[in-house]
Amino acid sequence: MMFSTRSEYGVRVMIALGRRRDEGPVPLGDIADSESLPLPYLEHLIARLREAGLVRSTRGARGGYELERPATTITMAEVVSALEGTMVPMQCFTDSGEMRVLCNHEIDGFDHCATRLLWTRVQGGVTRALEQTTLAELVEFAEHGGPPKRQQKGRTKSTATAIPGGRPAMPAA
Amino acid sequence: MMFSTRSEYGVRVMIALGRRRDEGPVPLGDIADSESLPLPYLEHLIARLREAGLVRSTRGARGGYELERPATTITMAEVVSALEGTMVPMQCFTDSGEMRVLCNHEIDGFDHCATRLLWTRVQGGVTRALEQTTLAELVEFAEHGGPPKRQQKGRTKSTATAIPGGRPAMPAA
DNA sequence: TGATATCCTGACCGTTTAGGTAGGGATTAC
DNA sequence: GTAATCCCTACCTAAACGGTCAGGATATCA
Repeated sequence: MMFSTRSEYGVRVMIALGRRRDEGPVPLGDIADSESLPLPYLEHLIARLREAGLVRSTRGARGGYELERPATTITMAEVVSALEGTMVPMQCFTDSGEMRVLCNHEIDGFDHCATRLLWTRVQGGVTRALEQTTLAELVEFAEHGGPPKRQQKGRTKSTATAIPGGRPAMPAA
Repeated sequence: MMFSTRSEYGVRVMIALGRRRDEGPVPLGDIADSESLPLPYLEHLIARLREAGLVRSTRGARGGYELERPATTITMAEVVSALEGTMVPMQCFTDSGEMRVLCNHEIDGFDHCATRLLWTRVQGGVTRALEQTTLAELVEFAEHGGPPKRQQKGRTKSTATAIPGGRPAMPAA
């Protein structure tokens, strides 16, 4: 089970734009450079973000991209969903919340679809985590190493970036 | 973001075995028939379940598979993990809890890895859902349409499985 | 003993997707 | 007009997924 790096790259682009708010349009080439990601590929990804209404583009020289809305109002659910397309854990799920085919149990009418119970729970866990994480929070974390509007400042070294050995205690969703 | 149907199939096999506990070894062909899944493919999947110590096999005529442990002690985290291999949402995560490379931010030493904060939360959501769902629960749900050991028999509204145009429950043959 | 049922394993294969590249067109600032 | 930038279409390669096939190993039973 994995997200593709599309999401990783796309989220990084969003964070980069969030860090450079108030600068006007930021050329995508700048972000590609600073993040060491291939520009042509980022162009594809940011197209999805633009179509989803998350970023605004300005064409021509001195053009670039900016966040369409304040970072506090952008959730990772929107971002990842724009990048990955459908966000369901199993094919027999549909976006509408209704189910279609492919759940053999229910098609046959024999059983309750027990696996659907499982995947629904999983999807709930993912969705909750993504919805409760805002872009503003990630931007703040990237800049200062702590969550915004919360008290835990000061221990920037010991949290997520602590690599050796210890499992870093990350605030959960 | 999606799990592969490997997990769907594998979980179904586990549920089928759970429903036929006390029968001795169940031939995989039986399960393939009743679930309408290709036997050769299931053989590959159940090999993973066996290697993970979740099912026990008996070879030869009258052989088959049974659960290695009581269904109450088997979590979906074990099952899905055995089937999917690694259960991390992004490549720069490792199973050990340690991180390796590929988090450019941290490699470069510039920033706190903000995306890691996000993926950790997502992984937490998935893991929690998978760990809190036992095979026994799914077996019970498949058989009677409700959670085990809880009072809400006959009405599963509280779980996310309430399907608008849901089919009437039919007892298994 | 032999036939049969079943598990087990490795190799193969077609399709899809991910990740990335290439080229060129459209738009704007200067 | 030129350079910078967004934008779009097409293409490519490698890997994974879902699945099949062939055959061997092991056990039951007649």
